[in-house]
Amino acid sequence: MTSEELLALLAAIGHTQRLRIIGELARGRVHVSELARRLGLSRPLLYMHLERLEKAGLVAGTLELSSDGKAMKYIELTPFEVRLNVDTVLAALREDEERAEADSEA
Amino acid sequence: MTSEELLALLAAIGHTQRLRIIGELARGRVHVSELARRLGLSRPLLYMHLERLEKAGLVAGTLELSSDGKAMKYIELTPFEVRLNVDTVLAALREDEERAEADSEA
DNA sequence: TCCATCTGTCAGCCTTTTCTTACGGGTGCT
DNA sequence: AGCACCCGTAAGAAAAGGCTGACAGATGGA
Repeated sequence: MTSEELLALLAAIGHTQRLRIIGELARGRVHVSELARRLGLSRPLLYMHLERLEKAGLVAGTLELSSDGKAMKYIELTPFEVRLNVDTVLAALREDEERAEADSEA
Repeated sequence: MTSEELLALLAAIGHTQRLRIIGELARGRVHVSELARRLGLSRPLLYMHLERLEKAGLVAGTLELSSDGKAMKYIELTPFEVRLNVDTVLAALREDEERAEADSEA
C-alpha cells in the first residue's frame, strides 16, 4: 500500500458524513435516493461522498433495473481492514520509495 | 472511542506532510528546527502540523534546555494502534449515541 | 398529459485547511 | 554589537473540500 492509497483511505473514512454512510451501509445494500433520505443528505452531496468512498475502495455501486423498470443504483460496503500504527505508515513511505526507484529505472 | 476522536485521529494522520513527520520521528526524537530542516518545511508550517498531531495524541513535545543553555523543543512519537474496519466505525457511532443519551439524562 | 420516482452532472458559494512571509522574544560566541 | 542558533505567533494568500440549487434524461402509472 503506497502512501497515496493510505491517504485516500484515511481521507475517505475521516469525515462525519462518510462515517454515517458507512454506518448505514453496514445494515445492508441500499439505493442512492433511499440512502440520501435516510441520512438527510442532498443527493448531489451524497454522490460526492460516494465517489470518494468508491475511489478508496470502501464501497461499490451497481446499476440495476428494478421490477417496475426503474434504474436503481445500489451501493454496498466493501469489507476493509487496515491496522493503523507506525509500522503501517513506515511501510507506506517505504513503498513510495521503491516505486520511485522502479520508475527511474524504467 | 467516539466518532469525534476517531475523526481527529484520521485527520491527523491523513496528510502527506504529517505522514512524513511520523516517518521521521520514528527514527527518534528531534527538536523542531532540526525536524523542519530534514523535511524541508518552514517552521511555522511544521508547528501547525505538530499541533494537529499533538491534539490527536500522536506526538508529544517537551521543552528542554540544551547544555549550551538554548531552549530546545523535542518532539517524540507516541505509540498508537487502531484497527480500522467497519466494526470500529460502528463502535464509534454507537458510542456517540450512548453519550448523547447520558447527556440528555443529566 | 401530468406526476412521482429514479438516474446523473454542473456552476458557484462558503468554510476549512494549508502554506508563506514577517514579526516578536531568548541564549551564547566572536 | 553583530551573528548564529533556538523558541513562538499572527496575518493573509492560496488551495482544497464541502454543500446547495438547478438542470437534463429515463421509467411507470393515474
